[in-house]
Amino acid sequence: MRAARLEDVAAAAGVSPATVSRVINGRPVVAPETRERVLAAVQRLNFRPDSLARSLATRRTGALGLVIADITNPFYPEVVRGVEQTAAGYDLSVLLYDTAEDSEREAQSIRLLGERRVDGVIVCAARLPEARLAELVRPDTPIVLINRRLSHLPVCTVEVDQETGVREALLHLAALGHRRIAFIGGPVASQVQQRRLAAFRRECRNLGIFTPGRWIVDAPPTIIGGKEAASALFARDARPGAILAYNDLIAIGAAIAAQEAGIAIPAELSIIGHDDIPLAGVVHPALTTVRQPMRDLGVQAVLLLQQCFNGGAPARTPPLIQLAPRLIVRASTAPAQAGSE
Amino acid sequence: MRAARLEDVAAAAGVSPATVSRVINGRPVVAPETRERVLAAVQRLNFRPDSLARSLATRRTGALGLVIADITNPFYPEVVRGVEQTAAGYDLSVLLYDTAEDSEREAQSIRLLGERRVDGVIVCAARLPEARLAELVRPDTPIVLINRRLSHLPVCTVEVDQETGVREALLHLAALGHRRIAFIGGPVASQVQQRRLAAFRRECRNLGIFTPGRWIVDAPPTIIGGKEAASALFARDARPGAILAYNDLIAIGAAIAAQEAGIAIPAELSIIGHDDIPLAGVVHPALTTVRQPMRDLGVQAVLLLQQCFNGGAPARTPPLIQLAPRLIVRASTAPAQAGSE
DNA sequence: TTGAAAGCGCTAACAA
DNA sequence: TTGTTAGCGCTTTCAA
Repeated sequence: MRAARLEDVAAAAGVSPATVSRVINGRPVVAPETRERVLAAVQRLNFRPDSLARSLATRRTGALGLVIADITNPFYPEVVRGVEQTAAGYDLSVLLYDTAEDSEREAQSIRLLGERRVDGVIVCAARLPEARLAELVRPDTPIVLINRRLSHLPVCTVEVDQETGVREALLHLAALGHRRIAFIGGPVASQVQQRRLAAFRRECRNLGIFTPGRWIVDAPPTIIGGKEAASALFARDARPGAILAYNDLIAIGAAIAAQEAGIAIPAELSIIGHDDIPLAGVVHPALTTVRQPMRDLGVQAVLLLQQCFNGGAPARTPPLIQLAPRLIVRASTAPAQAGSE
Repeated sequence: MRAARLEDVAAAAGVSPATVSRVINGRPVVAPETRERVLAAVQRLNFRPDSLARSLATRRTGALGLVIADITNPFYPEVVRGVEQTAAGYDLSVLLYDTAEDSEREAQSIRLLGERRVDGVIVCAARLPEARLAELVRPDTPIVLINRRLSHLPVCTVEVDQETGVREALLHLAALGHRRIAFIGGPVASQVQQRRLAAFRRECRNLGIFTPGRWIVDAPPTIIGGKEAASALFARDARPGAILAYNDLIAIGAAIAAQEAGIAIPAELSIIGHDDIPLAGVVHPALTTVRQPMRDLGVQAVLLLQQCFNGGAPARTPPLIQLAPRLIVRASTAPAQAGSE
C-alpha cells in the first residue's frame, strides 16, 4: 500500500486539499470542527507530508549543509554537535560533508552540496580555497564561515579571538619564567594558523623573548604530526623549554616524543595546546591548553544563518561574531628549569 | 536575476525541455550536434538542475539518513567517516542525526527524519527503541542497522562478532594467569552490551573462572562513567586482578580510578577495553583492547543499502553481515600478580 | 471559512 | 532523434 497523499486525506475528510494543507501547517483560519475531521483522517491514513513536494512549493528545504575538515579530529564533533543541536531546535536537518583534509574528497563534497538545495551552509574547513566557496552553493544561499574571514565575498563569520588565546598562553609561560619558547603550527594555509603564528611573534617581541626561526615549525594537526615535529625539534642542540602547539593533538604528540626522548614534562619541558578536546584532560600529564568554545562556534553559526533567513540580509559588512578562548591550566606546564636561561 | 530553469535552457538552445533533460542526464539517444547546443546553453545560463524538482519526479533524493548515538564519543566519528566516504562514492549525501544519548533529542531526530524523504537510513544508536524505528521512515525506505538485530521488522544488519571479541580478550587474560576478572558493562539496553555480557559469563564458565555478581557492573559509556564504576569496585574488600570494559572510554576511566587509588597498571591490575579508538594507543599505559572495525561498519552499511536500492529487496531473512573484531595487545595487561589467586 | 486551479522545476511515457 | 504531455505532492493565490 503506497503512502497516503494529501489528496487522500482530503477525500477521506470530505474537504479540499487546500484545507488539509491549512490544517497540517497550522494556519489559523480553519473551523475547529473541520480541523478535527482532517486531523482524524491524517491519523487514520498515517499521513506524512512529503518534504520534497513541500520544499518544491515553498522553496525552503529545511536542510543545512555543514562542511567540515575532518570528523575524526575531536575538534569537529564538538562543532557538529553544536550545529546539529541548534539546527534541530529550528526544525532543520544537517547534511554533513567531511572533506577528510583531502582535496579529492573536498571537490566531491562541493559538487554534491552544489547540486543539492539547502537553506544555508556552514563551512568549517580551513583548506577550502576561497574560489571554491563560490561554487559551493546557489548564489542566493547564505553561508557562514567558522574561523575564517573572506576578503571578497560578503559572508558571515563566527570565529575565536586567536590573538587573545596566544597572548594568555605566552603570559602564562612567561610568568613561569620561560623564555625559550617554540611554536609548532598547523596547516599553513589556515587563517587560524596564520593568526596564531603572527600573534606568537608579536607577543614574543612584546615580552622581549627572542625566538629563533628554527623553533617555529609546522606539522599536520595530528598526534603523529606533533610527535615528528617535536622529535626534530629535540634533535637540535639548543632545546626549547616550552612549546606552544597549534592544537591538542600536536601537543600530545609532542609530549609523547618528549617522553620517548627522556625529557620530563613538565619538569624539563612545558607544553601548551589549543582546543581543549576531551582527550586533553585525560592524557598524562593533563594538558594545559587554550580552550576554544567549539560547540558554541556551531551554535552561533546556526543562529547567524537563522538571522539571514529572517531577512537579516548580510549588510555591506556582514556580521562577524567573535568568541573568547580561555586558558585552561593543567599539569603540562611548570616553572622553567633554573639556569636554563 | 533568478536562477535559470531547464525550460530557459530549452528555449535558449531551441529544443524541447525533454531534450535538455536527456542531455543533462547523459541519456545516450541525443544527436551529438544537439547535445553541443544544449551544453552551450547550459554553460551560458549557468544552469544547475534543481535537485528538489528532480527528486520529486524521480522519487530518489540522493540522500541517506544516518542516526548515531553520540558524535562526541570517538567510536561514532569513525562510523560516520565510513558512511560518508562510501556514500559520496555513490553520489549520496548524508543527513546526520545525533541523538546525543538523550530521548528528547532522539524523538526530535526521529520526527525530523520521518518528515524528510531519504533513499535509505542507517541507524547506529543502541538506545533507540524498536517501536520507534518503525516511525523513523516511510515504510518503503530501506533501513540498515549497525550492531543491532531486530526481531520483528525485516531490516538488514551489519554487526561485529561480539562473542569472538570477548572470548579472545578472556583467553588473553587467562593466558596471563588471571582468574579474578571483573566486567564493567555499558548501556544495559544495548544488544552489544547484552551479547558481550552473555559471552563474558559463558566464557568464564568455560574457563572455570568464577565471577561473583558484584564484579559485574555497568556504567555510562564515558570516561567519567568508567572512573566511578571502577572506584566502587576498588572500594570493596576483594579486588579483581583484571577488568574487561564495555568500551575504551570506560577502560580509560577505570585506569584513572586505579591510578588515583594507587593501584599500578598493569602490575596490579590488567585492563582491556573495546573499540580501539585513537585515544587507546595514546593514553598511558597504552590500552589493550578489542578493536572494532568501526569505519568498515559504516562502509558495509552503505553497501548494503546500495544493494537494497538495486532491487536486492530484503528477502524473508534480510542480510546479516558480520565483521570480525581483533584483540590489540598493548601495555595495560600483564601477568597476574603471584599469589593473588 | 472553504474550494478551484495554477504553479514549484523536473522526468518519463508515448507519439511523431 | 525529438517533442508533447501528464504527472511527482504540496502550497497559495483568488474567488466564492
